[in-house]
Amino acid sequence: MPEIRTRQFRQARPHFANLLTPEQQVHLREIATLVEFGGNEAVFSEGTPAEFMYMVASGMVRISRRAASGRQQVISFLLSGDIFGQLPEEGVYVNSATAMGLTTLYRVHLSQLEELLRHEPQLQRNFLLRMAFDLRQAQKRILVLGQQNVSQRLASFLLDLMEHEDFYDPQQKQLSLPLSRFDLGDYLGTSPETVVRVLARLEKDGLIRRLSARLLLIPSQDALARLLRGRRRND
Amino acid sequence: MPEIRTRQFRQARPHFANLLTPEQQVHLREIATLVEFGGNEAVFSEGTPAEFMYMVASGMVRISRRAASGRQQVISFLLSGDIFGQLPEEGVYVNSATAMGLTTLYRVHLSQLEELLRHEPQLQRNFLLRMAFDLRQAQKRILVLGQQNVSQRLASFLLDLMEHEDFYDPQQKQLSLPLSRFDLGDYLGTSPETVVRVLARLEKDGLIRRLSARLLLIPSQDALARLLRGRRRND
DNA sequence: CGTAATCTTGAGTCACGTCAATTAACGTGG
DNA sequence: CCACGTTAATTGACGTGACTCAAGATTACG
Repeated sequence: MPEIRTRQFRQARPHFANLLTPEQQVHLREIATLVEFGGNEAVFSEGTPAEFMYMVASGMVRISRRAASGRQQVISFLLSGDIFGQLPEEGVYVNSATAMGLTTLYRVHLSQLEELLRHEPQLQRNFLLRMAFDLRQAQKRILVLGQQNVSQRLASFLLDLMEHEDFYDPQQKQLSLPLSRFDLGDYLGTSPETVVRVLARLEKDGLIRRLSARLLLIPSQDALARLLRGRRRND
Repeated sequence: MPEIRTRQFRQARPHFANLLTPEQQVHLREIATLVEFGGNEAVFSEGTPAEFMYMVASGMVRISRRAASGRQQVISFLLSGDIFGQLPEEGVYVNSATAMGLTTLYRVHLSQLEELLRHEPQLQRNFLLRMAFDLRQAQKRILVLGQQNVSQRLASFLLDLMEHEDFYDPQQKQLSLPLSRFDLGDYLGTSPETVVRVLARLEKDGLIRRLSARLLLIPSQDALARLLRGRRRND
């Protein structure tokens, strides 16, 4: 697997990645049905029997898991082309998936998928590459959550989001946040209040400007990235 | 992929998992060479061209990545049967791998591995299952790092370690720690000093007893597990 | 037995979690 | 268009968990 990243994989989409090639998507769609979900509607919940694998057609999906303490951790946010539900444990979903707005999904029976993969080694190989990419993403998150303070985590998230033209307008230097402070907190492993305070501090430091709650102006991407070089504690 | 976990996968080995079936290991060994590493010797470093994939034959390997701040995060510790180096990004290793003691590894050329997988869909499928397992493990770590305080993280680690008979003796209820406070800190996303203090607190609370720096007595697994239900802050 | 590495403890300070209250944004019906 | 209710966002106050620097204590090892 030296050529583990195809050209398609090479795009700078650190976070919200659309990684299946059009060809692969065609294969899948042959056995897929299109289903629709409304805002904040559950696609499936952790602990329930796993029946389907999904691919995002449009919209946004939140993948999360509940901690023993009761609070939930957002594992990732998925966009068009991303797949999920493909790795149940003992036939049970380990995560919950929730549509974050009007969202359409391709849905495939896991048994049919397995059958397809058995007869299409090339597709199976692409799934392997895809899984490898997801694993690297997950490791990046381990790094962020393990080593960075909340300001740095937020900066990392904003920088990831800026790679997506759906959310970032380089002309206006404006970044729109497609999620609530609560979701942001659950993603960064902190509270919504702290998210707000950190946004306020970044604004005071001139790294961002809050045009509204969900719309930021980012004067300099580099300045934001420089935050990541600092230590966790600033004595 | 409804049957994504084989019997082999079902063992309770949350953290240090040996997941390749004997049969798969045989296939790999046909094109593998055995190599040996001494304590604290680098197998490869992040940023260097990726040439090989490895499987641990004996010993222990630390997978880590350096943060922009300079500190390193330990992604995982690998034991016999675990594989690594299989997911370079653009032909370059994204993590560093270090032998933590006398360690023997099976080494396979990535190009040869790719060739083998191309002709052995069954093996490729097992790689896919393996990757899915690793991904779930990584997601568990995201949960731990995102939601738990250091005491809880340490407890989670100890509980994981207790699943391994190499380190835990249920008769004596003794758990041996095969790593330094530094490695432990880098794994838990904290400092070695804090690790020590947390160990001291757990001892004061009767959850563990430090027989020596690297040997713990754990009276009750359940009591330790109950820690995880608490909140991050104990006001 | 000496030197270095590892482990432990201490002191001080900040970052952040939590509870509480206020303000802003948004939709809905009159 | 406005009154109202509901949710999201923000700000305040406060305590504490954990980071950092520093200095001992213990262990490992040649």
